[in-house]
Amino acid sequence: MEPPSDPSEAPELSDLQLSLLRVLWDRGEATAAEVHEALREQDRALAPTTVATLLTRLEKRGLVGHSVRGRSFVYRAVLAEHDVRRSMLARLTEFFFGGDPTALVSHLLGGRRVGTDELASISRMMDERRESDPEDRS
Amino acid sequence: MEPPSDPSEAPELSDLQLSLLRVLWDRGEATAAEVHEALREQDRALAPTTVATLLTRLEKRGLVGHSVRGRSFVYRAVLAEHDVRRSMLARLTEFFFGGDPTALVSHLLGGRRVGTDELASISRMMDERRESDPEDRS
DNA sequence: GGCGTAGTACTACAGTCGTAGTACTTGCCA
DNA sequence: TGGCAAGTACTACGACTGTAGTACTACGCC
Repeated sequence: MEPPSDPSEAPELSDLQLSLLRVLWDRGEATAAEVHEALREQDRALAPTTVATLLTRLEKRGLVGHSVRGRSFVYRAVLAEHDVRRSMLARLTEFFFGGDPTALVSHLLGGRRVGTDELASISRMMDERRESDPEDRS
Repeated sequence: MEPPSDPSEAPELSDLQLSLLRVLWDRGEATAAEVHEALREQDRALAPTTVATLLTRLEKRGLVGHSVRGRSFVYRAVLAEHDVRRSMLARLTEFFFGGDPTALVSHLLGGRRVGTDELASISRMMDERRESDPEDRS
């Protein structure tokens, strides 16, 4: 009986591993050849066998699974992008902002990357949120 | 003449490496023994020599530097927390939110982790920001 | 039915990581 | 002044990563 292996606790993933997962998330599923091609399009040119190796390793780690279609393996991510995103963001928030998402937002606002329209759009989102569950106490 | 080595482009750092940097950032500088002690306090118990090894490696990678005080090396981080934070957040934003920080905020708001007071506090921050530079077009 | 070809499996190899022991150095105390 | 204690340097080692070549397999065409 293994522990439930909390899906919110994603493992450490390298940039390269993440970009493989990215392809699988975007397309739902893909063969090694398709992943290879997708990476090539993103200027991440690797030998086809390299991609195959990486997928095999990810599978060994339980991060992707595959089924067989014709002679090919069709891979899919085991974890939803959703969960990995949430977990990585939580880690980052924890590490850099003492776990306070508000501080993260503040940091974002302090950067040069949020213009006035963005601010407006955020306000709008917050208004909606306030309406949708006015008594949320988390 | 090497390229300016953009400080906004922080390298990939493992959780453990980050936690060493965390100590240096928090204290400004620290000896290997102090880092070791700090990690021990955070339940990251490692042999003292392990910590020394890790610091040496980080130094080899140019991520920390040291000066000598008595018989000890006093380490400091080369990159400011500030810059690493910004760069990691940018990467994450790029990867998960197509580079749109607004989408990140939206994600944060969608999670169960921002209560009404937080919303209020964010509103306040945004108001301040609007006042402080009313014509920002970034 | 033999062979090319697409595709997976196996092997390889240098580099880094996590982890830590052993060896070497030197300042200081008795 | 000799040895301990603190501290760094060197070595080790298994696991994983990035990278890819070679070997094996089998489907489908000629």
